[in-house]
Amino acid sequence: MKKKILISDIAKDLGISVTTVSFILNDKAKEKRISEGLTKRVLDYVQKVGYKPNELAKSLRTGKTKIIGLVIEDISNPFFANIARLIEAKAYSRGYRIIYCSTDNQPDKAIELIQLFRDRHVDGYIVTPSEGVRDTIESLQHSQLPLVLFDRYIPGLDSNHVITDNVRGAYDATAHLAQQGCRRIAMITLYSAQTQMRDRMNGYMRAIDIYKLQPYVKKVNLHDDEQTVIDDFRAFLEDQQPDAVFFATNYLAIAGLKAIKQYNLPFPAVVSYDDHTLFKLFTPTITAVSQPIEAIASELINILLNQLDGKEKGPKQVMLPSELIIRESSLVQTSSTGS
Amino acid sequence: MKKKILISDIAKDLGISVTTVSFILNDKAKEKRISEGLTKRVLDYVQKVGYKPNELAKSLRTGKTKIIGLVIEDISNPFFANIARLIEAKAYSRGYRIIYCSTDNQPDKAIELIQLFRDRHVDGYIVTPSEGVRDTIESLQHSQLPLVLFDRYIPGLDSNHVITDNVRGAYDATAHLAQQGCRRIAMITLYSAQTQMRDRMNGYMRAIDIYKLQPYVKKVNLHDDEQTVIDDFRAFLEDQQPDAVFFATNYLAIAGLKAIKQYNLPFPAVVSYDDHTLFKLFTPTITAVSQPIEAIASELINILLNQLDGKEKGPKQVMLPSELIIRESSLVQTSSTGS
DNA sequence: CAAACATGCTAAAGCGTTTAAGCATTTCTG
DNA sequence: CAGAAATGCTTAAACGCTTTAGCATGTTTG
Repeated sequence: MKKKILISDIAKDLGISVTTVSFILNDKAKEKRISEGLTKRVLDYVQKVGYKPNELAKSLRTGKTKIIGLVIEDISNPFFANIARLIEAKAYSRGYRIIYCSTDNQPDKAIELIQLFRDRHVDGYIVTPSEGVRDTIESLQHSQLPLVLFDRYIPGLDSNHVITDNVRGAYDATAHLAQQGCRRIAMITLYSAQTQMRDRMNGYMRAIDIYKLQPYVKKVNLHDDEQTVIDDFRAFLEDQQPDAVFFATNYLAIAGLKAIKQYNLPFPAVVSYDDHTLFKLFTPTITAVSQPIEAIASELINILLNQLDGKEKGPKQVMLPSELIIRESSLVQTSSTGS
Repeated sequence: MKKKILISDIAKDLGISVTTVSFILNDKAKEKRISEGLTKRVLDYVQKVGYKPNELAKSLRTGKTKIIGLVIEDISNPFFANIARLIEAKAYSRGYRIIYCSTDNQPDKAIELIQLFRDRHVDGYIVTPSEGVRDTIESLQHSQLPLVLFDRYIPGLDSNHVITDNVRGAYDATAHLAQQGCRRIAMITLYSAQTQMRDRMNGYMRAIDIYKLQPYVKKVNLHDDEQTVIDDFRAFLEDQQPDAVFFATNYLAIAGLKAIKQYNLPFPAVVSYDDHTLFKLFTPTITAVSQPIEAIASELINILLNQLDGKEKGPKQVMLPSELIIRESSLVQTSSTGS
């Protein structure tokens, strides 16, 4: 453990060449016709002295790092945190490591992070693209770098991506509320042109059309501080008096619930897009559109690793279904048991 | 953007040596007496062609990566996630990048991750040590690698670390419950010898002594699945009938609240160690011992960067105070407004 | 006006690997 | 039994940068 041991030390100690050691360590003993005896001798010795190659040198030489860069909107959002953990585990078992960073949905930060990963020569990229990163993503594609987007995609860009059926998810949520007898179903969403937000809006509108209702839409700013959002939302509730609210993300739902709690407002029926561990703990428990986290992570890692192995040809695009998990908050008879 | 441009390309294009370019790019122009004219010419050209040095090659040569490895218990726990984000931001502004991984408190995973970081030659380590990593940590220390532990430390190991006053935090929580008139104050904790858990237990016991109460302690297994924990906890509640419960971590509190909700049990007074964004959303809102996340992150990064700059001599150990945030769940008159 | 120093730059070694090319032997062929 | 082929290994270049040592000039000095 004292001094870092090198491949050349091994070679010297064993009286053979560095090349031979390298071949053996990289499982090329057969291919390069190294005798079994020597192979074993080297392996045993390496084991004994605990030699670990310098990964930096390896990467410099081979151009491969066995690292995947994960660019995520916000690691403190449980939806993303859980996907990150699953991806990490899956990649790990296939010999890859993950490094991840949050963009906070800020284009400049996203661009910088992707550049950072590029500087570090990661082998592949998994990205939740924030608005304004089109050029950066395109440049990755031009450089033929393995890449897969998720949660949303960039319209008009023919990329690999894994998304869920946001139109359907939002439709189901809204239709469910309508079926519960709600007439004034509001949607709370973000000022955002991202595809997943656009699709959720479309799903909501489709249900509104089919049930012949009036839309009530409130948009808020992602980067406003929480209290501002809470106050905005309160004003909206008091003005519009919806009998149901569909929140387009789980943090919007949380802000909304805080508003209701803080100002002691009457409880409308509620559905959140994206589930949250604690939604089943609320009073009332919160109905949510749950995305298939496990499947998303699997697809992502498969698509990326296939690309890395050169198995993949054309862009691969996957859309997975979400599931509406019905809890108390959307059932009209129990929805008024607030506070 | 077509072909990766190298420092040698710059040198050739400008008709000067690679050395000169390197000096200029590393802010050694003055020191190495490169003329201002040439310096500017190089800088402009580099800017124009968008040259970025190969960080791998740089690291291989210099032995520095400008990366800090963050080994964390569980990135999906908001306490850790928030600290991670703060550390990331602070490190970033000082020219360092963070790569992080979760250990799930499993020693073998922790050991492997630290080794992974070592293989990647990170410049420094910030670690929440799980049990069983003493040897690995000691080996880092022996190799003189910059290191700081947090949340807990390893007894008998003279390390840098940043912790909070767990004894005091737990004492305050328990004493508060006692002052509310609770007599049967239970503590729910983990089977764990880690210092933070031990200290929280000590704080609880001290309050129990001072208020002349009986201790009621329930220990659960960290790696049991949640439903098992919930069922165990329910049995404990029904057997012991505590009038107050002090949870030693926020996820224990969440499991406990789920048990209460799921089995519709009467609500005891409740305090959680570690706050959670959603605790103020519950019915009732949940009293918590809140650790100073911002200060912890600051101290960690300062200690580590000082070490990296060689400014630090002896081990630096910091203990920060926590704050009891009193909400409805611990106030006896309102604590029975359950479900 | 030679010695000493300052100025402005460069050649080449080195970081720790991988890998293309090659070189003795030995073993197989016809 | 000579030439071809197989066997088992090695030499040396390369990956893209940093850094030590040093080389021409030009400018002071005593």
